[in-house]
Amino acid sequence: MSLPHPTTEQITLANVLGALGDPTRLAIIAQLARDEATPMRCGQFWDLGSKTNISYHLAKLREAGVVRTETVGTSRLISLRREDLDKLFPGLLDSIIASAADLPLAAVVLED
Amino acid sequence: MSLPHPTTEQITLANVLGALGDPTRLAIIAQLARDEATPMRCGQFWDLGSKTNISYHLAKLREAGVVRTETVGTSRLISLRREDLDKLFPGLLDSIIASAADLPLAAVVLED
DNA sequence: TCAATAGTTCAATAACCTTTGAACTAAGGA
DNA sequence: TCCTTAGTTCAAAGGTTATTGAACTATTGA
Repeated sequence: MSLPHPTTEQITLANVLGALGDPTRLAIIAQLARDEATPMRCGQFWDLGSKTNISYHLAKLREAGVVRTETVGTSRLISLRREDLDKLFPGLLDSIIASAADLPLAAVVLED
Repeated sequence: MSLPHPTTEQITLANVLGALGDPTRLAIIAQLARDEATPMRCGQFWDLGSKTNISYHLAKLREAGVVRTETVGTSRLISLRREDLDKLFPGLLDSIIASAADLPLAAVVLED
């Protein structure tokens, strides 16, 4: 069960922006940004779409270098690649997170 | 010959990021950013692709609200929607432009 | 008026994206 | 060992994107 990640040098601006150009994936990173110190499990995003669908979107984010996915037991722990992104594209992640926090879909995970 | 632009309120983060998630379009905005006070003509981007192709990419940027296109005689004058974008997504455009300036494709227009 | 210039629109094609359910794998607990 | 939990992978369908050349429109200058 391999989870391929791009190296820092393999991350491109076009790929990162392309990956974030989707409401579901913006909602995912908005959630991750709420507490960056604590990685989240896949299951915590199931309000945003089906199990399969979330798996697909998380793979997109991982392949673009936006998130890192670690395997822990039967779970995956997902976190922002904050250091890599800040180094490559200073200020980008912060400005996106600030704007994404207000998005309607970002509220879905918090509801209940 | 209508050139529809979204209003400020119609511009979404996902659409803007999606529009910028492409090397050709990043190169276009990198060029526009080199001298924001001076709008550019379509023809100045023909090094980046065919006439038809550039027309397509410029339409994408316009529809996402990233650029404004004005008709002047038989030309189009294209400029960044700096004020709208800065108001909606503070810091976003600057961080993207700073990173896009170093991109290989951005150099193509300057060559000769 | 006629031709050149600047750019758009159309149709076609190939490639990629999104979404789904069903089948799969791998770890942990009873 | 067997079942449950957590998530991935597969195949299929339908939609969108990117690219091209040919045909088109609109403005300008001769």
